[in-house]
Amino acid sequence: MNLDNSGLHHLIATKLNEVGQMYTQKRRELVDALSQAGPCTLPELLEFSDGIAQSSAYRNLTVLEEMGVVRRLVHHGEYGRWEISEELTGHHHHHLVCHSCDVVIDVELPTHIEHLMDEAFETAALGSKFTVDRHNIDIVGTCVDCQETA
Amino acid sequence: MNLDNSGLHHLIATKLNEVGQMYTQKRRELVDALSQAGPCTLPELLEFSDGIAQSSAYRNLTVLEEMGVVRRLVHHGEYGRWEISEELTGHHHHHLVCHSCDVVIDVELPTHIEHLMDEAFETAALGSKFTVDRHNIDIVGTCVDCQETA
DNA sequence: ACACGATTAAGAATCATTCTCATTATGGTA
DNA sequence: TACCATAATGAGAATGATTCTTAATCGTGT
Repeated sequence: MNLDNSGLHHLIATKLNEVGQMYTQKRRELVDALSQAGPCTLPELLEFSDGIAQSSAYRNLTVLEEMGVVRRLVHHGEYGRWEISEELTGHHHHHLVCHSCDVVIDVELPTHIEHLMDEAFETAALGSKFTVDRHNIDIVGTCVDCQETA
Repeated sequence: MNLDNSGLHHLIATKLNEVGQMYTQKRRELVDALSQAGPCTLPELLEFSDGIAQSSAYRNLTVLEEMGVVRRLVHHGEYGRWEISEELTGHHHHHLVCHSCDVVIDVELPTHIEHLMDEAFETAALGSKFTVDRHNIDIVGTCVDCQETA
């Protein structure tokens, strides 16, 4: 729990207060785990957190998602993954996804590449008259551990 | 069923024969539906196909996926989606995803953008020592129908 | 026609996620 | 401090997409 996190906690506490929700110890622990470990599955979160019930973890994550505090990722692994929302971290990023062990790691791309992509995506969406809100990029490959194992 | 499809069917029939699998009418129907309609959910495929059982559809899609004929997409909707693999269509593409109705539409990006992205992704993966195999891009927004409904 | 292996379909089983509900904790108020 | 209304928790049941099981059927080669 560093300075970044106390700022994060304060932001979230305010956000929740505004709608009459509590920022409880359990919810804090979930946020701390995600903040430190990056995108986590539910079993991973249960290990980090101290004795939170599975149903409570799912419910709290859903609440935090509705508040825009966390975001749910969905890939091919058996579990979904959760991460702190970009809105709160302020860091637009994408994901390295290992197709062997399903681990997910954050990466940021250079700003000029993001600009080029945004333009290209807008243009590509024109043909189907889509309104573009955001983009998700998965860079799929093999993580270090799985490379060594193989 | 156009010229493209007969070529496609022939390719797949050969592929399956090589491992002693049959390219049955049911499997053909699945491929035709995907080929015509783009990424489909299982319920959508059941409508297209003439009386195939749910369990057979799932099993056949799994078999076809193992053969590299189709690919399974996973987004936030309740159902997974299936599409003909790029290896067979020869068209590298990405997806417009409507976050309102979960529909998925194919889009292609200019080659020079793909090159720029590939370079950027390789560079980004270096830091985590990831080996990059491919990338998936979802351009998330609102489809025409949902824009009109709102 | 026969035999063997592959395919099919109905329904049971799996399992991540969501829901229910009784209990417990919290914050505001006087 | 005592009370109350409201929110949070946890245990377990329920949901539902997907997978598995099994017995019957189909195709292909001989």
